[in-house]
Amino acid sequence: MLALHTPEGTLADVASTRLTQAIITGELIQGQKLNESDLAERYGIGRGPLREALRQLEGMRLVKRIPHAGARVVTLDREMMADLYAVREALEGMACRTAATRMTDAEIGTLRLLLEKHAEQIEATDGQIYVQSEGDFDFHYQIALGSRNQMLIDLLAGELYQLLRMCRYRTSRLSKRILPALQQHRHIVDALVARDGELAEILMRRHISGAWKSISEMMDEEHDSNTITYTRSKTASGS
Amino acid sequence: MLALHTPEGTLADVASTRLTQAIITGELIQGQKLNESDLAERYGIGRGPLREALRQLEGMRLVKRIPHAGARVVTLDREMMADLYAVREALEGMACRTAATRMTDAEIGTLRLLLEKHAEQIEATDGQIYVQSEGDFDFHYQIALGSRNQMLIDLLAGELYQLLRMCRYRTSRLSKRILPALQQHRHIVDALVARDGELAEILMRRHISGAWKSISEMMDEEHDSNTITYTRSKTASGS
DNA sequence: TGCAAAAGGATTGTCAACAATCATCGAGAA
DNA sequence: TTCTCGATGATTGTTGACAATCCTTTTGCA
Repeated sequence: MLALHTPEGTLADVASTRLTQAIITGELIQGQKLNESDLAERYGIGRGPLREALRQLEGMRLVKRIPHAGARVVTLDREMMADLYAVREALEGMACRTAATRMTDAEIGTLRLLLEKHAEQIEATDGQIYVQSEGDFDFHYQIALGSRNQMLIDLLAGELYQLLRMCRYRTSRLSKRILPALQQHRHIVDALVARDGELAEILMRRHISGAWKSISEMMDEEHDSNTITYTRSKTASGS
Repeated sequence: MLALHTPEGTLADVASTRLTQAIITGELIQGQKLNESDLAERYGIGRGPLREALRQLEGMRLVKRIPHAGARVVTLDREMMADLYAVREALEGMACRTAATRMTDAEIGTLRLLLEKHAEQIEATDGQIYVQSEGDFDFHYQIALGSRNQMLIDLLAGELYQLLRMCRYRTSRLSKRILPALQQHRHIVDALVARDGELAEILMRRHISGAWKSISEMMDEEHDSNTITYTRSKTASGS
């Protein structure tokens, strides 16, 4: 679900969703300058609604606007991703602890069914993380909803999740992580069933910090290989 | 400090700061409809910049905008304040734990000096919480900065603190809470000096949850007395 | 040849008018 | 009397043009 159902609304809203998708998928690359006139013409709208859309994107931290200097797509460097996962660990941990005491039995049951559906999809597609990725957001989103804390829900769903999707789109090959993640999700649901908020928070924090550790290590390898190829090509080309 | 120094910038920015102040001080009351044309004329600007200002205020959760229905000042009901303090406890607790390992000795020293200055002001004015209130924000703001987590800093300083100021402006008579709060601040600094992140987080969380408990009890009394006067007037007026 | 300053172009900020949508009020019929 | 439907007014969404600001390039001077 994740609030992508009806792009019908004001022109600014539809432009906002289109821009969001373009940034997450990499169609608009990091650090790229966003020209208002060009984008407005491209989407067939005036500059007014487009500026409103850019403001919304700024709220989601997908673009950074500087007065008189325009808007640029955010650059997801390692430091920012580390900050993001640290904040996410704190917020989702809290959401999980609160949800353990506030979710209804029916909601927890639905959550378990969701996991079983994920398991089926994983077994069927055998590695097609793509559907699973969105499903993972569904899982975390449902828990956020279960906290019954509207401010927390807004922060997670409205501001952080888009950035997370952007992170994942880049680091999309961590299929090794899928099955352990599913198992961790199951344990979290178990803790929710037991109404053990403390345990649920600990498991969620471990789940998220583990995900970050995995991504971080992958970025290390990525960076190393890049450095190697760089030095090699530099040595090879000579100049 | 708290970034209120130079309202000079784009027209939208100055309108944003003026509107923020007007909402926090209660000049614009809760739930009030914000007419774009009226406000624009009142501030001597066009509707474009004013809409931008409203969008910024929406980001700070000071107003709620609904498409085709306009913007209204947020209504700080008890549930929302509870949500706010719960999120704040998680975020500032995390900030405190991280700051314990990342702040420099000089920064922690400055923090201690800040507390001594607060103590002097409290003793001098003897209950003038007003300057102390901003000083309190300075304390928490400095710790947020000490976390070196830009996303966390943005969330706390840019989005939550204005709402907190709004809360305080309403519940401005809790002078009994000042001295204990100062003492708690001192203990937090002690934990920072000892580089004990876990203890620092626990102390900060206790500090915040205590503040919420105090406000909550005060609202209970407030509500009770309101209910009494309401029933009494209802009974008296007869009708 | 290198640097600095000014002119030019491009981009953003701002404004006023137009169109679309929603809320309110009143009239008419059951 | 009450409910529904329609018209009117007000408010928001949108557009295009104008003004202010910044970046780039070019020209002049050391």
